[in-house]
Amino acid sequence: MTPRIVDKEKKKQEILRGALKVFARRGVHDFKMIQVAQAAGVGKGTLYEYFSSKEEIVVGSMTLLLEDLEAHLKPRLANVVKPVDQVREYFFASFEFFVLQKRRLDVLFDFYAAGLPRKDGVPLLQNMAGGYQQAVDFLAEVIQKGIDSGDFRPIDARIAALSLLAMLDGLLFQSALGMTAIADRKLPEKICDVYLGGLLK
Amino acid sequence: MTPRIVDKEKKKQEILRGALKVFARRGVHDFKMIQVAQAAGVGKGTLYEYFSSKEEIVVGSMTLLLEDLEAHLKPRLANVVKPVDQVREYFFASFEFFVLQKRRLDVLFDFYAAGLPRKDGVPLLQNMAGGYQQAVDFLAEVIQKGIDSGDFRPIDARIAALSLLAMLDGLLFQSALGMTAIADRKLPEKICDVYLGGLLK
Amino acid sequence: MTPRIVDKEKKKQEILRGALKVFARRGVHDFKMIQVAQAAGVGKGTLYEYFSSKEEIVVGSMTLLLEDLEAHLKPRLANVVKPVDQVREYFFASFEFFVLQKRRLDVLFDFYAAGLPRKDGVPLLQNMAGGYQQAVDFLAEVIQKGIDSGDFRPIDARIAALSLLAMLDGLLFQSALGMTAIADRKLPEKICDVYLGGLLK
Amino acid sequence: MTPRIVDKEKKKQEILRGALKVFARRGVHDFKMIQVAQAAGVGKGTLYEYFSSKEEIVVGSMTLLLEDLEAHLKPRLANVVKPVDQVREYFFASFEFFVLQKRRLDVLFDFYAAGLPRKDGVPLLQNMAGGYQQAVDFLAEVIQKGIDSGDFRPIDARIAALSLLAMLDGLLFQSALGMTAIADRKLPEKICDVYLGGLLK
DNA sequence: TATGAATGAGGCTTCATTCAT
DNA sequence: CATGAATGAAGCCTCATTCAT
Repeated sequence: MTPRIVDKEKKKQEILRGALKVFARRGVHDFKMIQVAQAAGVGKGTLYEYFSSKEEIVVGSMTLLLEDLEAHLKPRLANVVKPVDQVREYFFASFEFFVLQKRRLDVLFDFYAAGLPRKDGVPLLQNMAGGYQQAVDFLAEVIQKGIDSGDFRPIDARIAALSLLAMLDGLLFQSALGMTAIADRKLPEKICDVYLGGLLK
Repeated sequence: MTPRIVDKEKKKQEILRGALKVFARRGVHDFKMIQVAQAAGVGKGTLYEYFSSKEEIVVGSMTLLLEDLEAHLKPRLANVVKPVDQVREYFFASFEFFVLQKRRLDVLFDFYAAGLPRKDGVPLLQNMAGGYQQAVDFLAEVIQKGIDSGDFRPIDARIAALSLLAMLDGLLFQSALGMTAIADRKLPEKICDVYLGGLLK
Repeated sequence: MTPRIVDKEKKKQEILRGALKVFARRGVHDFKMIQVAQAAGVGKGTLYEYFSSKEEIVVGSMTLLLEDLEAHLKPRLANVVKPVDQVREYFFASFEFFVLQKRRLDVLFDFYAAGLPRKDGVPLLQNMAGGYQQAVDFLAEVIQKGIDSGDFRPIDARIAALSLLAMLDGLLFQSALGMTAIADRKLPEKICDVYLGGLLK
Repeated sequence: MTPRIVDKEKKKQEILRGALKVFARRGVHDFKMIQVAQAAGVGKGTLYEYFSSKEEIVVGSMTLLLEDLEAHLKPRLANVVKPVDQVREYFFASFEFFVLQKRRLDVLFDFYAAGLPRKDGVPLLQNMAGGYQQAVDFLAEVIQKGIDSGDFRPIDARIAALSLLAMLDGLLFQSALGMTAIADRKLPEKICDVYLGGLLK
C-alpha cells in the first residue's frame, strides 16, 4: 500500500524481467548475475537488495513467466463459455503465448529441466510441479463441466486433462527443438482436432 | 615392447556409464568431472585420455542413452508385425525403458534442455534434434504402412507421428515432474487407446 | 549512490610492482598468480579486475620495468650536454639502475627470453624488440650529434649504437650470470673507455 | 666400451637432439615431455629410462648445445695461429654457428635465462655460468698470448676477454631479437674491427 | 627394455556474494 | 538505498611421472 512497498515490488519485477531476457539469451543454467544486473539496469549489488540469492531470482522469474502465461490465458478464456471452446482456446492461446515470443518456450523448458529432481533428490525449483498442477486442475474442471453438460464422453476428466496437457507440452517441446512449426496455426489445430475427435461424443 | 593393452572403446563406455549415473544424481547442468571419474572408477586425468572436454562427455552420454533406448525398443518391435501393434509397442516399450530406471527420464529431459538453442543461438547439443528426427521418421513409416494396409485412417503420417511422440514425451515429462505415475501401466494404456481411437478407422 | 572509489591506474601499478617482486624471486617463467596477488596485497580474484590474463600481467610488468629504466636515465642524461658524456652517462646510469636492484637484471633478461620468437614463431612479448629499438634510436642520435660536432669519428651512428648497446647488454648479462661484478664501478668504466677509445678521434 | 653402454649413450643423444629441436620450436620454458618423446621417436616412458627428470633433459640439452658449439669452434681455431686471427676467428665462427641454424640462438638465450638465479636464489641450470667461464678462460689465454707476443697492448687479458664476449653475446642477442642481421657478415666484421681497433697496438 | 595408460597435484580463471562508501 | 570493488572457493584441464605389461 505504501509507495515504498510498491516501488520495491516494481523494482523486483524489473529485475525479474531482466532475468527473463537473460534466460532467453543464455539459458537458465548458464547465466551470470552481472548479466541480470545489466539487463535490469542496476548494479550487481542491488540484486541482493531485492533477492537473497541467485536461486531466488530463478524461482522468481519462473513464477513471473507462469503469471504472464496465466495473464495471457485468462482474458482469452473469459470470452468463451462452451467447454469444447474453452479447451480449444486453452490449447491455442497457450501456443500463441509462446509463438509471440519464441524464446519464452526455451526458457520454460529450461525451468522445467531445472525443476527436475536434482541435487541428490531435491529439485531446484520446488514449485515447478505446483504450477503444472494448477493447469491440470483447471483443465480437468473444464472437461468435467463438458462431461456434465453432455458435450464430452464420460471419461476420467483428470486423465483427459493430463493427456491434453501432455500433447500440448509435447508439441511445444518439439517446437523448441525445431521439429515443428507451431507458428503455423494449422498444425496445432489439426492436432487439437485429432485429440478432440477422441474426446467428443 | 608390449605396453598395457586396453580396449579404448570399452573404457569410453565405462566412463559414459559413470557419467550417466552422475547425471541421474546431479543433473546434466551441475555435474563435476571428478564425480564422473569417481563413478567410472578412474582418475580425473584419465577422463581426458578418452574425451577432450567436459562437453564431449555430455554429448557422448546422450548418444549412449539414445542407443540404450534404441537397443531396448528394437527387440520389442521385432516381435510384432501389425502397424497398430507396433505403435502400441513403441509407446509402451518407451515407457517401460524409463520405468525400468526412473532417473533416466530426468537425464533425458536434461539432455533435451541442454539441446535447446543457447549460448547466443548455438545449442549445446547440436544433434539432439537429430535423435528426435529419427524417432519421428520411424513412427511415420510405421503409421504410413498402417495407412497403406488400411488399418489406419488416411491421415498425414508425419503429423500423426509428431503428435504421438508429443503425447508420449508429454506424459514422460509429467512423470518426470511427478504428476503422473507411468509405472502404473493402466495410464499409458488408457491414453494410448484414446489416441488410437482417433487414429484407427 | 557513492560506491567505493579507487584509483584504478594506481592499483594496476601496485599489482605490477608486486609482479616484478615475484619475477625477481621466481623468474618470469615460473611464477604463480597467487604469488602476485600476495605480493600486491590483494586477493587472487582482484588481479582479474585489472588484468584479463596472466600474460597481460607479464606484458604490463615489462613495460613498467622499461618505464622505470627510462625514468632513471632521463634526469641523469639531462645534466650532461656533450655527446661523449651522454654516452658515458647512458652507459653508467644503465649499470647503476641494475646495480641498485640486482634482481632487476634477472627480470630484464627473463623478459628478453620471453620476448624471443616462440610458440611456433610468435614471440610472447611482441613489443620487447620495440623497447630495444627505442634505446638504439636514442643512442644513435646522440652519437650522430657527436659525429656532427666533430667529437666522434665519422662512423655509422646506428652501428655504433648497436655495438655499444651490445656491449652494455653483454656486460649486464655477464653480471646476471655472476661472471662480472658491475657493482664495482671500475669495470664498466674501463670497458667503456676501451669502447670509446675506438670511437673517439 | 661394451656395445650396451655405447647404445645407451647414443640413445641419450638422440633424445637430447629431439629436445633441442623442440626447444627451437617451443622454447625451453614451454616444452612438454611428450614433444621430446615424439621428436626423438620414442615413447614417453622411455625418456625416463635415460633421464630421471625433465630438468635433467634440459641440462643435458644445454650441455649438448655447448658441445656442438665447441666442436664447431675447435677446427676453425686449429687452423689459425696468430692471436689476432684466433680472436677474429672465434668471433666469426661463433656467429657462423648460430647463423647456420638461426633457432639455436633462441635456444641458447633460453638456456641462459633458465640459468639465471631463480627458485628463490637457486639457478635452474647450475653450470650455465661454468660454460661461460670456460669461454672466458680460453679467450683470456689467447689474448694473453697476444700480449706476450707483443701483438696486443698490455691490458688486463681477462677484462678484454669479458668485454669481447660481452659484445659477441650482445650482438647475438640483438640478432635473436631481430634487431641486427648477423647473417650479413659485414656487420660482425665491422664491429670486431672496432673492438680490435681498441685492442691492437 | 620400451611403452603409453593412468594418475593427481597444481594452476588459471570464473563468479556469487559481501561490504565499504 | 545503490553500487561495484574485492574476494576466495571451486572447477576444468594440463602434464610430469609412474608402472603394469
